[in-house]
Amino acid sequence: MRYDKGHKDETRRHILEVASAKFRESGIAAVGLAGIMSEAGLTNGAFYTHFASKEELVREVLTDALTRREERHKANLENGVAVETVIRDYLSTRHRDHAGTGCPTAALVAEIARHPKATRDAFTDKVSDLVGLMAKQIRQGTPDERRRKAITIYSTMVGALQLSRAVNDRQLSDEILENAVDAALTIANER
Amino acid sequence: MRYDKGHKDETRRHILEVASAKFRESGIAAVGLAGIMSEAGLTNGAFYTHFASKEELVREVLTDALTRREERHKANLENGVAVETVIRDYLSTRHRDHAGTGCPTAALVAEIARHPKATRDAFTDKVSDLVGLMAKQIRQGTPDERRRKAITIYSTMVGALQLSRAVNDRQLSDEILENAVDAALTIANER
DNA sequence: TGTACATCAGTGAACGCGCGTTCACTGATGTAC
DNA sequence: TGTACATCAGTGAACGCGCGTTCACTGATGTAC
Repeated sequence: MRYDKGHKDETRRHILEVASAKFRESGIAAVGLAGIMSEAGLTNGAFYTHFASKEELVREVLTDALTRREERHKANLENGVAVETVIRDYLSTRHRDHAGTGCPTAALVAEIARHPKATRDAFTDKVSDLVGLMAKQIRQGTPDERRRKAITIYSTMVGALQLSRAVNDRQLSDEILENAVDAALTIANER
Repeated sequence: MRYDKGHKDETRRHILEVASAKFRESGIAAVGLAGIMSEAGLTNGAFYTHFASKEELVREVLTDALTRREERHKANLENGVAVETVIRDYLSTRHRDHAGTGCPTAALVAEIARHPKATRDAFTDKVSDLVGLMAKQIRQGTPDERRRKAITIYSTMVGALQLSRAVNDRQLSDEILENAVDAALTIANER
């Protein structure tokens, strides 16, 4: 068969989305290409029509997933959504319990640290952008102080979400999230 | 040959230490048993004289590495080492650049979240203990407030260390660590 | 004292399996003449 | 209008490789008689 114009782009996007969810759920190393392709409704070999290697897929997934989060932050900024809302969403039990649709940083940051330069470059760029956007959302302080606050809040959120996911005790897990919310809100609002 | 009394325990301990460093450096999934055993100066098959499975090794490594950090915290407490020192050590460039000898939580927390219950149980116990010890080290606040501070500081440190490792820009990496130090010290000392 | 057997940490080859990657092929459609 | 060929997303079997795990075996020493 011949395919519609744009069909290949759609397929590529579909593979990207399947891979993105699987990586965030199970980690990059634990997810195989065969599993991604069969979940995308394709066979093994078609993968290389779209990507040069697994590492390229990883890089594209990271860029894509973080760009989407960036766009959400931009929309939040334009719609006047408060940083408090972002913090509460990030540190929600919902986010904790749905890693596959959640923040790629929280799911993959340790693994990214061990990936090649090109992958870490892509990640670094996006994290810088995200921090910049969060800084703009913060109402208190000089631009420099806002940036510092954004970095700290991001670190706290990423660490707390991961700990809350790893810990096998519901009460402690909730406690971690709640304390991180309080701390992040305090940092955001202090003068 | 026959071996000295205690020889087997020593070998086991040696395998544990080699595995512990390799896991923290490269992640659990990326490290193979053959690599661990050859680095320990043994052959493949001897592994199962000491451990029932890779998963059991993971659990023992985690328990062991976190117990050692716990003991260091206890010694700190007895010797009156301030929580400020612990924070500065944790968020140092030295710790960032030597994951193999560093905190197992920062290196492995996301992977642990995807491991079986027994492994997460072992991790949860040790994190609870660590948080309890950190709380005792904090000078300001009621016992309950100290616990809340300890949890938040731990989350911030774990997140910041991981971000500083993943980011491919020395300046941003240092900035992440420095801001986290400031935030953690503020939390520790506020009334 | 000497011989036969038990013990057991470690050896090293082999198991089946899933990994990332390659490649000859398919088949529906578009293009050239 | 009809025929020959080009295009190209996707197929599916195969590649070599390293994984976790198994197992028959080794060989130095301890124990029994």
